[in-house]
Amino acid sequence: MKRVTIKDVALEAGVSYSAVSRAFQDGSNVADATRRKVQEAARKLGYRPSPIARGLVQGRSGLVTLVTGPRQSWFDALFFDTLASELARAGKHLMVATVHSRDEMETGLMQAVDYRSEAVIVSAGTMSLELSSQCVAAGVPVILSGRVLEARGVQCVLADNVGGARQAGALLARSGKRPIAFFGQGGRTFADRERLSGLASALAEHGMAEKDIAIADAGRADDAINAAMALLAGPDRPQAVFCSNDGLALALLQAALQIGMSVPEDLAVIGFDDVPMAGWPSFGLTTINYPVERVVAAIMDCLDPEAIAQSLDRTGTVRRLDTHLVVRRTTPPLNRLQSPARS
Amino acid sequence: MKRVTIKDVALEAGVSYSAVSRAFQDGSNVADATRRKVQEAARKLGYRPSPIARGLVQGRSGLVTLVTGPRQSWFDALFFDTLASELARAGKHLMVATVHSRDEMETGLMQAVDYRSEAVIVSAGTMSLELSSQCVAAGVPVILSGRVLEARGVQCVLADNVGGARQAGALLARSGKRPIAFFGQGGRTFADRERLSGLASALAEHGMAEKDIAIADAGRADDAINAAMALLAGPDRPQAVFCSNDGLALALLQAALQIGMSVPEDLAVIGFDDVPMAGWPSFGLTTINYPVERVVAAIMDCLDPEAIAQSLDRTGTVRRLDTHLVVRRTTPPLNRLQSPARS
DNA sequence: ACGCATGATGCAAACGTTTGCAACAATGGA
DNA sequence: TCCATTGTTGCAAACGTTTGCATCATGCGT
Repeated sequence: MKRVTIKDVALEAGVSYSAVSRAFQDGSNVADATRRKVQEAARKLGYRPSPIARGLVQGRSGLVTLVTGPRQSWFDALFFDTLASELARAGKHLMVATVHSRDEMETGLMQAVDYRSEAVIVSAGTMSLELSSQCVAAGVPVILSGRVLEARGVQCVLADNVGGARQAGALLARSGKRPIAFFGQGGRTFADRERLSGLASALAEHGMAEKDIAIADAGRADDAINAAMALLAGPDRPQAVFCSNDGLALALLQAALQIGMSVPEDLAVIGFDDVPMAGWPSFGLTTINYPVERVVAAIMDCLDPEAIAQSLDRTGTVRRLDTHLVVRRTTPPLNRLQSPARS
Repeated sequence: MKRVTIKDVALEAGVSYSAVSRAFQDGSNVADATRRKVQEAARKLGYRPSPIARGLVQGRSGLVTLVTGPRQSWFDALFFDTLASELARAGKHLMVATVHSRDEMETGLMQAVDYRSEAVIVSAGTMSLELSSQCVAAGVPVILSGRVLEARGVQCVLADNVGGARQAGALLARSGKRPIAFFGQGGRTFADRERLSGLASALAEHGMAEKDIAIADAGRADDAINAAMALLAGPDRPQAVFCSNDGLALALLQAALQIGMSVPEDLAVIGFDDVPMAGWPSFGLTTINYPVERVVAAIMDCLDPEAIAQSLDRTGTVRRLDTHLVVRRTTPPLNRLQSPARS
């Protein structure tokens, strides 16, 4: 079947084909009558504009590229779904590059460049300054989710990890339960490192040293539950655990259940992210709320042409999103806590 | 920064630019010396071929479009990750269109057509014959995951749902536990319907009528645990439940735990899909194995040009993938079952 | 030494748009 | 009545490739 092009429409409507082209853009000078004629003809012929022809001449394909890893956590999965929906609503099209190792990062970014993406959103892997400026130089602005990198043309959106972790740390400190452990990803992600340091700083205010924190590494996502078991079976079993994300916290809860520890009596648990499952009645996980919708909204803001232009002028923006503690049933009730460290 | 094009490379290498173009395709007639010269020049200049220019002239963009909904189950999420990886390995690029309502289906498909995708993979929503043939007519072959539609140019890959469900049904029937319930998605997906009918057919062989099956609807994914609670709290509480997927089964397990039923003594549970979490020690879910890797492999097969050509000739192919029962700890041990219905 | 196949190359026309520029008509003011 | 202005239009050149066709050496058989 022959594709119907702008020329066919022009012929049908009895105008030049530049007129047809213009009739389909909004800011342009076309007489109302002409535009109607064109639209009529287009509808009749079933014309659909070709984004790739347009992309060739305009130098932008209408695609937004997301560079992401395998979804490690519930947050990631939710993030992806939400982002996909929002992009669709905004009329952008989503291309996905998955990256597993560090080397693949370059491939993913180059894919974004080759296809002349409007922007590349990076939510996984580690991003070097060199790589990012290569993208920017090639005309593709970079949006980093969950990590920060200050450079021209790169915008960052991430949680106030330290703030959130400090709230968690304060609660745990005041619970009186010791020892306190951090159940994380061994510092492999930016967020993980920030969350640990936030915890450390809160505990320091309560007179604990960094070495008082037992640090457990959850390894790959599949191993979370094994790692949790190991943590609870270890020599100095913690009585309070701050987890780097809700997935880990849920796994820990599962492990506790299995070896018959009762929560929050024997073990207090705090997560991070507040994924929907954390609120399910059977879990009731106390956690730090970091709403996906706002992350995605912030990213959409970054996509705004004006925001992009600005990030190109000065060195990039970083948007820190508030986090707040949501107390449920995996931590002791608030009225049974010791008083805050000071005032 | 000026983009480096084929012409720049041609100039640098001292050849015509058609030579450069040919040097980058494999089947073409280029002298070895020329090819080397060209590649050298390209490397030096940092040339990258433009897929969208190529797309314009060839009528294929190198993109594969996936039309999918919000990931409802762990299987969906895993499917997505695996597919993305495999496509990347095969050098195809992945575009994603998310669809929530029935109407959006058309948008997603048209997106695939507009961008001249090599194929569109549909894993969500309902697909009409009309829509699919529209795609095919526009030159985009259709691959359906999890449902079947026999039409020219559309290939299907899905589980042997009935076979799997029959195995589950037989096991439950022989467990002697009654009443037996089906915990599903209210027939909203093709797979759900097939799995229920498989269960019914197995139970029929054991002398039970269709009306003996209590059917529970899990509603949206978030409600799974509530629906599970309702099912267990209902007037005639089932003692054996076959769930339409592992996500529901895990929710049911959680609910059982919460109201203090012991599994498998008070309640036998079987899931479907065998997601990694089902095998975690704390769950030990008996389920029907339907390996994502093989689904994805089958889809990759569908992408093969030859397979596409064939599906265009005759009416489309459908690939049914074997399923098998994996007995873990949420069903009674095999040696304590009643003997099979006949022989 | 001659014509012929053969393989390598270049030319130029596509692919389907957008867009700068020039031409044009219409409108209002002087 | 004429000129300047404004708003519409069409022409043609881009965008960066691929590819059919023609050309041209080159090597081979005779």
